[in-house]
Amino acid sequence: MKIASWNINGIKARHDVVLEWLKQADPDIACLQEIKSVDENFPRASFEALGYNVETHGQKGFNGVAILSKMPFDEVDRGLPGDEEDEQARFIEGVFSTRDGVLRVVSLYLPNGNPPDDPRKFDYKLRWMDRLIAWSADRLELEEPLILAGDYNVIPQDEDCWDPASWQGDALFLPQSRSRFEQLKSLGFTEALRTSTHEDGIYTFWDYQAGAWPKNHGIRIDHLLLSPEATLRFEGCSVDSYVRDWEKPSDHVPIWLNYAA
DNA sequence: ATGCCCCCGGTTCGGGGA
Repeated sequence: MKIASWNINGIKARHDVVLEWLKQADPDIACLQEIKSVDENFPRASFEALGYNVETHGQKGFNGVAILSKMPFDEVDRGLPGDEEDEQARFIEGVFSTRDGVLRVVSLYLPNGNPPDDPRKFDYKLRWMDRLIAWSADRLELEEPLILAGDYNVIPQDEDCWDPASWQGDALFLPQSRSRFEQLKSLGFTEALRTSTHEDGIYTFWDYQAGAWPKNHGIRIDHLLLSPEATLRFEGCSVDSYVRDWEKPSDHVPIWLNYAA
């Protein structure tokens, strides 16, 4: 089974590109972020025609997440618990039945957090990460296969960006963000990509500006985290960077893993 | 040091992204 994550930067602008990638890559589950659409306007019929069940958690104009799955959803939960005031659509969990039990998959879009001196931005990011850590600790007590897929807006290590010096002071790279990402992993998650390679220069995002893609000035901020029970069934991870070369690309590319189920 | 570019809403620009 192939499980993917991709920040598509707007479903309206990316409709054809997303459809083409789905046809070629044929994931069983695709977690999408930044759909930038309300649920009613999400073009679900296009994906249903490819055999996907579609669940969205959108809002007007920005943010928004979705899960496409060839397996039917047993259960869907929208929104990250822990703050009744938070109205930003950044979190959706789907529950599935596999041959040997349950599989939980989350599509998450973690706040960017810039600028760091604006509490409405950076503090919101850090509080959101604290809530994600608390929610994940609860879920891990179930001792079930769980995959947290998404755009974390965190550059975990120096080797995950082209020029670490230029990212100093950025919300994606500040110690408060990186330590919380480490804290999340230390609950018991395995980061899919880093199980197979520690080489640098593997990125999932290249800015539209300043010719970042042709110069390979990228950052690795889209991650797949596996619970211990999911890690037992993990069979490898890859990044479809070739999609960044397509016409009208997202600034992010898909990352996916193989899962034995 | 800042902006480059892109998407959205619904307008000819501002908010948001990273």
